[in-house]
Amino acid sequence: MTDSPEILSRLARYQAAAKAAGVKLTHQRLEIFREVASSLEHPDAESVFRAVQIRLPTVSLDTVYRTLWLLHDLGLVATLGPRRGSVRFDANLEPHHHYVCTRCGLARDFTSAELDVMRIPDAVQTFGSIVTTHVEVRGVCGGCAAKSAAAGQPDLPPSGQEARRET
Amino acid sequence: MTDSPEILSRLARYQAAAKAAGVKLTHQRLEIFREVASSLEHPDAESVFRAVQIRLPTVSLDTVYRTLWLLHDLGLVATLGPRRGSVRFDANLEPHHHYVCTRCGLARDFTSAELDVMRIPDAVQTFGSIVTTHVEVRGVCGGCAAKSAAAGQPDLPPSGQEARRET
DNA sequence: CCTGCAAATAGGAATGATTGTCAATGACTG
DNA sequence: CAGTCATTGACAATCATTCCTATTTGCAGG
Repeated sequence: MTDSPEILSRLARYQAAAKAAGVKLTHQRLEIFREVASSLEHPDAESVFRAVQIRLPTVSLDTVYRTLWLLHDLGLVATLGPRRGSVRFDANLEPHHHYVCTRCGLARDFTSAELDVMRIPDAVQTFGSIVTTHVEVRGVCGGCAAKSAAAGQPDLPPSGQEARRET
Repeated sequence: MTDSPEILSRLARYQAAAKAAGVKLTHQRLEIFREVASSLEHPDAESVFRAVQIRLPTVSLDTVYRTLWLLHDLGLVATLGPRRGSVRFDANLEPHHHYVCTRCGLARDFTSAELDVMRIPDAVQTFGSIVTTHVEVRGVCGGCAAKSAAAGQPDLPPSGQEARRET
């Protein structure tokens, strides 16, 4: 709520990008933008919904979802963790890291002696105990890239309504 | 399906741990163990279910879930990505990393010049393009640790049925 | 300032993933 | 070999998310 310059800058960027994308700047979108821009904790749709609801009692959760994904598709927010969907299990107990395709969800392990010894800043300890540490690399896997090439568009970062649904 | 020594070793570990934990080694559990132990891709419950169904046409998806979480609670498998639940959005576009509490889902950003320049093994490129790279640190946050201390047990890694449900 | 239309919204139903409930079944102990 | 309790399967329930659709609204022109 204390509008720092960082937050105002984000908000301005959201509005500019929305305008540039030719989408309408509705009251509900502006409120959702404000909420997301000022979030420090990484909120889920429900949280944003509850917060926005205070000022705009009639917003629908659906609109919050659509606006959040709009920001995502415009490249203005990211999602925490790989593609949602279902919980996935990892039988590999050795230290390792993950490559995850943001299109199809393909996940592969890789190892790196260098990364295994990475030093985590002391400040992190103030958040809590550290149990595991690993690197998550995201990208578009070979299979999905081939599919994109076969279709029309080349290898762009996932955006647009259709890019969201896959597992 | 080609039972490598690694896989056989995992399987043996699962059975030993299950026995040690005093849970029964049922036919369905053994099949699910086998399936998980031999998985290279990180499967979700559905995938394991479909695979096990071939040999055991009557298994229920419920049993697969229960067994998967059993393995998880015994510390024999991990989950990919932070605690499931809902998609969470991140308005921070600067390079940064995440600390995530495995109990309550609290997520915090941290930065590290050292980690920002980490080198990803070339082999990863064979999986596909690399769009983002960041470190995910998991642990138990201060708040949850305090709660645990207040209750009975001290600061153990999340295990047991109750440790799963929170957001 | 008024009008029309495509885009956007509210709501509620639908979907997919996951978990809870409970009676029947089966794995081990004595 | 029988009894007991964990385990299972079927199904209902829940949660997050998306779909559908009638209604409303932002905004370009007149």
